[in-house]
Amino acid sequence: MPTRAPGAGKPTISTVAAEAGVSRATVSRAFSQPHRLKPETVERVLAIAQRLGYAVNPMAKALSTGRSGNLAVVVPDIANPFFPPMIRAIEQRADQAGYAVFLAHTNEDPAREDLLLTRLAKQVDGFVIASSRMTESAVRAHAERHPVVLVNRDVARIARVLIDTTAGVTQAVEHLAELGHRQIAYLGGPNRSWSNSQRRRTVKRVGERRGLTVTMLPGRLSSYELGRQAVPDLLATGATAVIAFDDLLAHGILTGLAERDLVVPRDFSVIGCDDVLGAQTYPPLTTVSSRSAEAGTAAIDLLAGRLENDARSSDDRLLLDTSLVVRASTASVPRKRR
Amino acid sequence: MPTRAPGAGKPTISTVAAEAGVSRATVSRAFSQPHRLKPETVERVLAIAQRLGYAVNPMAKALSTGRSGNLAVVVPDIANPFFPPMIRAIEQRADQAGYAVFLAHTNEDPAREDLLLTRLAKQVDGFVIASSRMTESAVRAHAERHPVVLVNRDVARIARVLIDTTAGVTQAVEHLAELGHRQIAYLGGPNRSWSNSQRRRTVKRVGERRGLTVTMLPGRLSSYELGRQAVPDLLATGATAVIAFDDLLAHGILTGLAERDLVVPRDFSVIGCDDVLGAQTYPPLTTVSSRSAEAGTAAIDLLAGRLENDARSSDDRLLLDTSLVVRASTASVPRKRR
DNA sequence: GTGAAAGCGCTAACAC
DNA sequence: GTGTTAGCGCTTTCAC
Repeated sequence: MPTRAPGAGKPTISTVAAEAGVSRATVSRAFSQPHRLKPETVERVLAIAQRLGYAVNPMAKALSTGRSGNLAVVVPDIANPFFPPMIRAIEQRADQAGYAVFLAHTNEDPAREDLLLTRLAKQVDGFVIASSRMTESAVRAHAERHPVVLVNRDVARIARVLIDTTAGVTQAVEHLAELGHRQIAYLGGPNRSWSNSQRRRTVKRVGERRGLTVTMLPGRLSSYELGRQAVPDLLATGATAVIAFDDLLAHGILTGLAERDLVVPRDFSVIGCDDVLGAQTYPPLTTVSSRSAEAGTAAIDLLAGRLENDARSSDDRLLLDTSLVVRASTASVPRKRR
Repeated sequence: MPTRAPGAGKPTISTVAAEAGVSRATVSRAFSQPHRLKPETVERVLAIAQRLGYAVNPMAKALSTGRSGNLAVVVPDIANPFFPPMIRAIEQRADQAGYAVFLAHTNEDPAREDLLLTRLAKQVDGFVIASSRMTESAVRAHAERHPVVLVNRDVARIARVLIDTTAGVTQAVEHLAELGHRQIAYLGGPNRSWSNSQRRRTVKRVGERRGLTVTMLPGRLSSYELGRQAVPDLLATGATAVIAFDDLLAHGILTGLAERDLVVPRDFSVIGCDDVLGAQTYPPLTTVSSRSAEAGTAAIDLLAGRLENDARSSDDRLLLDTSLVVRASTASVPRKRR
């Protein structure tokens, strides 16, 4: 693409330089290192640039500096209500820090996640990977090549922010125990989910400590429909209460129960997780608080800090605490079990 | 940044060229126009590139061609359940067409929308702007400078895909009329929303045609909480049924009504819009179907087509039809009005 | 404090 | 078919 009409395209650094009677280097400096220039020069150049409608071309700048000013967020499912608040927070914080953000949606597919990561790598300065479904070694491989901050995935020696539901889930189990439930169930979430492992483990541990019988129900994913469909299995366990991986699943359970004319919480107690539905279910769901927006903000802070210090790799591990939010979907164990 | 350690960084086109004993142009062609090369050359170059772990640098390519291979989606509020399915569809379709996507969240703020648009402009080949809150002239200004496809915003001479709720809302009003309601209300949505104007207009027109008394309630935004808070005003109108701008608002109304011991649909009928909640409310909401995912896909098709044909501006105007989905939140008018 | 010049990695006339 | 060459728009030594 040699030669181009002179007065044609957008103004470039050269246009401004010519107009201001200075060199292109000076114009460049006026924008990137004003302090190395005489104040009046800066002022004049900037004024002219303004008048000409000039703006730095981020691509050219990126090619030259090796830094794009872009970040990427990777999520398994943007339609899951857990993520939007986090994405929003990430967008906002990244914006404040001067970054634009790419959104990558993996559709819960590890292979796709891997692909998107490598495809985007050349265009961004760093990644926030939320609830990664990749294997630990795949995560490691990417983190070695590019700055990465994980959310809700605990891989040693990679920066991560974890919403720690241990406390909240512990309270949930104890809440149930105190209400007199002796037999409870846990309905699981996505297979490769770190959060799911953590929650399942906690329910098991605390349940045993309190002498409860706890049944683990597998649950490949998180969705309202899956929760609804799990009800027969749930009832078959003989449990009088359930803790679900998240609110979506819990909500589905609420519906499944209602369809069988079981009244919550009179006949059955259900607890969700993440508090994404607020009091919008019927009855309002007892759940474990989450802090997804905070997690997003923290992730960007970690990432941005790391990019500025040009740090190789950080081993930050930020834990965000949770607690039980009691609403109206839990009550004492029914007199006669169903 | 003159000079750099030779064996240092990632392999570039030159590395491959040297290794293959061809010119850089040939390597470039092997990737972008293989048909202009001898098949065996292509094969050899690609093999070597593969072995060296070479991949085209999108930034460099973009700077040279003037096309980034990136698109941007702009939405007012990613946390509104209407958008995620659309964003997901956009991401997916864009990916198929070879584009990566930036996500911009304007937080319902026209000024921010404008800012993000200009900021991203240099990095993307085109925009999908969903439910723009900017003034028509501002929208025009951007559309003149860059390829833009609008979703749910009807500006002449700018490509747009519109989810046309006229049919659905008409059916909603008639449904209510047939159930015997004589006095209804419409709870509005975001001020600058085209969808809101369209729905309000339709309710008014059809209501009058059927001889109903219809009261228009303003509603600055869309949110569960706002719907809940609107209930007192709603009841004060004397209406026996309401059509809300969207499901979120309708859901809030359901709750507000329940809090006043009014049973839906026995004491009051409510209809939502967009069908984003499925049957997840209590009682399941009668609503107007939406087609946000389809809209997203269509928007990308329009945009991609336009970018390929290098068309200046297209005046495509794609309408997506809707219809009423009757569930359980509507019934005959109560005997004695409250 | 400012300019000259080389170069980031790639593409696209234009020649041969 | 393939190489040569001149950029895309910006940053950054190195001089002056």
